[in-house]
Amino acid sequence: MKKVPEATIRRLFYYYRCLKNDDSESPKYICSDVLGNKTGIKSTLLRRDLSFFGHMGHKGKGYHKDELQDKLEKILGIDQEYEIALVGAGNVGKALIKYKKFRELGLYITEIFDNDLDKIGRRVGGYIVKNVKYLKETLEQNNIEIVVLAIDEEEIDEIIDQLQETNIKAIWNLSSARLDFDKNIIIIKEDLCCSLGSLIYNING
Amino acid sequence: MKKVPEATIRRLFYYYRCLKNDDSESPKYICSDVLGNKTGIKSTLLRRDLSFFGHMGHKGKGYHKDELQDKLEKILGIDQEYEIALVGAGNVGKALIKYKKFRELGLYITEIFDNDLDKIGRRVGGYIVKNVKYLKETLEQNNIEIVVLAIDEEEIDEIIDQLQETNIKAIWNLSSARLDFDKNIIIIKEDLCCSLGSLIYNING
DNA sequence: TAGATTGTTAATCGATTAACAATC
DNA sequence: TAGATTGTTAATCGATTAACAATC
Repeated sequence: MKKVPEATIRRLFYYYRCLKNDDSESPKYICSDVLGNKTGIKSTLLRRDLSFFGHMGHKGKGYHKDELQDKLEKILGIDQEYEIALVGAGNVGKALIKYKKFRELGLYITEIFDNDLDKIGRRVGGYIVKNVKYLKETLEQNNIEIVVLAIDEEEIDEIIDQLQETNIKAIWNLSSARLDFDKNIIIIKEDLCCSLGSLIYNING
Repeated sequence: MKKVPEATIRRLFYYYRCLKNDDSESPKYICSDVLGNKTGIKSTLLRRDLSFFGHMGHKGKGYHKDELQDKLEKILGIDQEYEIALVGAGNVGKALIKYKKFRELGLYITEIFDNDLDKIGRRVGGYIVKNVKYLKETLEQNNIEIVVLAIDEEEIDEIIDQLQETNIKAIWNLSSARLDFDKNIIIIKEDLCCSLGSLIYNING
């Protein structure tokens, strides 16, 4: 299959979310024009996005809403549940733990780590914060393959060292640290400073 | 000037941050190869990024570190200070208020709004949470031009109505709501669900 | 059949990479 | 001058848009 752009995947989430929030029974079908308008995406781009995954619609009719929602759920992988470990129980970390929308996607943060002795042992969102020195051990014991990093840059080295030796598949990096692994780990970086920062640039431009 | 890609702006932040964190006095110059390696960006792309803004370097020598840092600061607009209003004092909102790195960029959240009576009147990060119904009024009185949205989708309509009538320039949208203004407002959306979600897709791919 | 709408192919647009002339 | 390195131009790659044939 042809490589699917990252941007397409993000838009699939929009389509999915739009269908999920729309609980009207009829009509059963929605056409690319309507779904495009609702999500703010051109209908032609929407059709192209969907066509990466085969014939999703019905010519002359549109897309069967329930069917499309189901298919998107499978494509995106959110028909399953995932256990996630969070490293960093600071302000951002705490917000993520309590973020309900992740759970709607089947994503559960079930382990929390920090290096701050004041935080270790405390309960955050129902889970006890563990000492980060047990990170590798815990990930292995519980077969956790997804890690979220919400730490300060300075702490990154110890964490990279530990993660190198695990079988994790993916890291969602909310820290400003740059990650560089030998192994093939999927990394998505979300840099809040650059994001808000680029807004500032655009204001002055 | 030719339009500068959004991706370039984000990379400028990486260069800037890298220079700022490097407090070694000598050498005074850094070449695109070295700075590229440190930030994980190809030197040729780095040079192209910088060349959007004129001649930033010195042939045969590289880029003068202090000079480049200063120039980037000005280009990015972070040599000034900005007051920002936050709408939504939930978990994400609270994390943003306490996020120190924004302040390093000269970005200060000085007004906080919510519609939850339990939150209104309480103090978060030194500021008292105001009733969202005073949003428009407060923005105008204080000449605030940047708004951060960290709210639930359902609350979006009232907020859009109020913001329509203000002179704000930019919105950083951390909610999953879609914004659609008549006026020309710079909007940057940061969708945490799509971001973590796309990681899930990539795991299964 | 006529109308609606998909899905595909080709054209366009935009961003990155490669090559290299300019020059310190 | 020789070596290093920038900044620009052309080539490539990738994503979006437009056009339209296929078909329900």
